[in-house]
Amino acid sequence: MASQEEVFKKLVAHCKEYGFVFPSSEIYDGLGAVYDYGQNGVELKNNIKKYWWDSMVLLHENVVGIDAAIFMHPTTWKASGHVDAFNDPLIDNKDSKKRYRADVLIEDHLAKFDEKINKECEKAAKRFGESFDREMFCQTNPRVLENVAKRDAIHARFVAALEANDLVELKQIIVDCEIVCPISGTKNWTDVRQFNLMFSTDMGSTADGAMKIYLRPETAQGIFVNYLNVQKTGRMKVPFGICQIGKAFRNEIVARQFIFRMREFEQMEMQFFVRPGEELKWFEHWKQFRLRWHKALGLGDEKYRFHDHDKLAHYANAATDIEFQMPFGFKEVEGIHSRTDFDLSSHEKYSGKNIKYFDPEINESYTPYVIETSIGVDRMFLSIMSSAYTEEQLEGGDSRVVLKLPAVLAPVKVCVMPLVKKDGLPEKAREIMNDLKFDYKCAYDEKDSIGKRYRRQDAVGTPFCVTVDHQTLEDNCVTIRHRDTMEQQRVAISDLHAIIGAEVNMKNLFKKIVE
RNA sequence: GCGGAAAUAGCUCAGUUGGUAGAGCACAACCUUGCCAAGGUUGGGGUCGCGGGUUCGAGUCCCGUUUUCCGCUCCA
Repeated sequence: MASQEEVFKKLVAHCKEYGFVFPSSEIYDGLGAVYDYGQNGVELKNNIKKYWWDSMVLLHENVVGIDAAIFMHPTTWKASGHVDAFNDPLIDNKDSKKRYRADVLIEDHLAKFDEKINKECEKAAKRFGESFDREMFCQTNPRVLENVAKRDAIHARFVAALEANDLVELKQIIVDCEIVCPISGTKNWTDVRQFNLMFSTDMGSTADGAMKIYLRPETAQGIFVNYLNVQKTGRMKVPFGICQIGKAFRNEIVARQFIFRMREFEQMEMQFFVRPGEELKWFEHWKQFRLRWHKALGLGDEKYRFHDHDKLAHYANAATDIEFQMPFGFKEVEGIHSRTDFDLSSHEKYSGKNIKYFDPEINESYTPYVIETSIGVDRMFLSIMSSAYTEEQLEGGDSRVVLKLPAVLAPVKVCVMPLVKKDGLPEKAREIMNDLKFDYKCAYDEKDSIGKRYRRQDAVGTPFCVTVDHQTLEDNCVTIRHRDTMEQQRVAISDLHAIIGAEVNMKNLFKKIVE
């Protein structure tokens, strides 16, 4: 049995060999953590997007879509918190080669003072028994006072340094506090450096007229800044949702694991606007809906799990991930967050515009709370590919590689092939294909033996192969061969539409996920 | 970003102590067969990741660089 690591390597190789995913600009040695989708990959990816989009927009009358620009006004990212939060100050210990966030090191150090103070209090509490007055004790005990003074002094410098974005001062605080590396125990630090996770560029053609703008690090803000436009022009009533599919960009320090963490990636997001106080109810609702959406693909229910966040981001009051069992472990594919009114309130503040919603049902104005569902297209792609990739041992010592993709997502739905390329069979096959191609992505293959052609289609996950033989010319019947079972059926050409459609029509999955 | 390893044809690899590249598969054409890959013939394709250096001569030795993989780190 191959290790999971080997399976993952094979999957990456398979993706390249069969036109699913190529390294970006490969003829120039590639570009780190950037990938292109090939002729089969783009079909699969488009199908994933369609499955998501239709499940949101078709199945919910109160959910609509938009397509916002990647470029946004720079203040957007001030309001969202990304300008501040995506600028982590990092420092390395030269001995242990470990990297830390400088601010976290200092915060941990500050916490130690509180521990000391607590210990003093506990000791005293034991001594004094019930008559112990903690407040009084803290105000008079010299050891406590000393620690409080030290802590407050450092804290003041720390806050000032963060506000001024003073990296030299942050380093100095670490030096002054004699903070040591938890691993090596030494104080041999590099300078504090900053990594901005947002890509930036200049808009405007002249140097002095240029404005620094960012490539969006998430698609959500395009929805927030448009929420009132959509609400008013679409006559939407809370609760309602806006969804969007689009590219986002993050300058990851370390981007690895194939398309799992890319610098340019695609998100499928919905922001769902609700009455304050009702957010946790809707949070639960969307959690369950989104999980049903995943499970309906039939990749195996046991491969999914929720991972609830203990530590919440600054904007959230509840958050969970849907994790999928990748070859390298359970990994986040989708995040579902209760974002409160953080974003809308922040945009209201920064823009100075009133973006409150008037709720006619309760005659009140309020800033809606937001439930976000955010799924990475590329991660979804990877999770599907990794679960579909199968190496099978067949009877007789044969083996085959087959992509057991959900038929609704398969890049090619059916391959039509003449048993031999003579006696009018190719013409008949073309005729069948020309009829099917209006509904399904079709392939045609007449080269090599029939078995070899079946294997080729297995490798790209084509669910059906239709073979035309001499008898077809007489009875208008063909052989349809099923990818997963390798079983063959003799069916009338006129039945092909119904047989293929039953498997590849998304409607059948949608019926499973609506309540 | 740090440390380790790797890079030769589309893919998997070989290339002996340095003497200007090979195989299998794949691909294209033709012939043959015809329901689960790997028959025959012919053909296309590589300045050995890139840039320097040592040498009469470098795929092979040295340095740098890029990319990938593993570990660390980071991850709204």
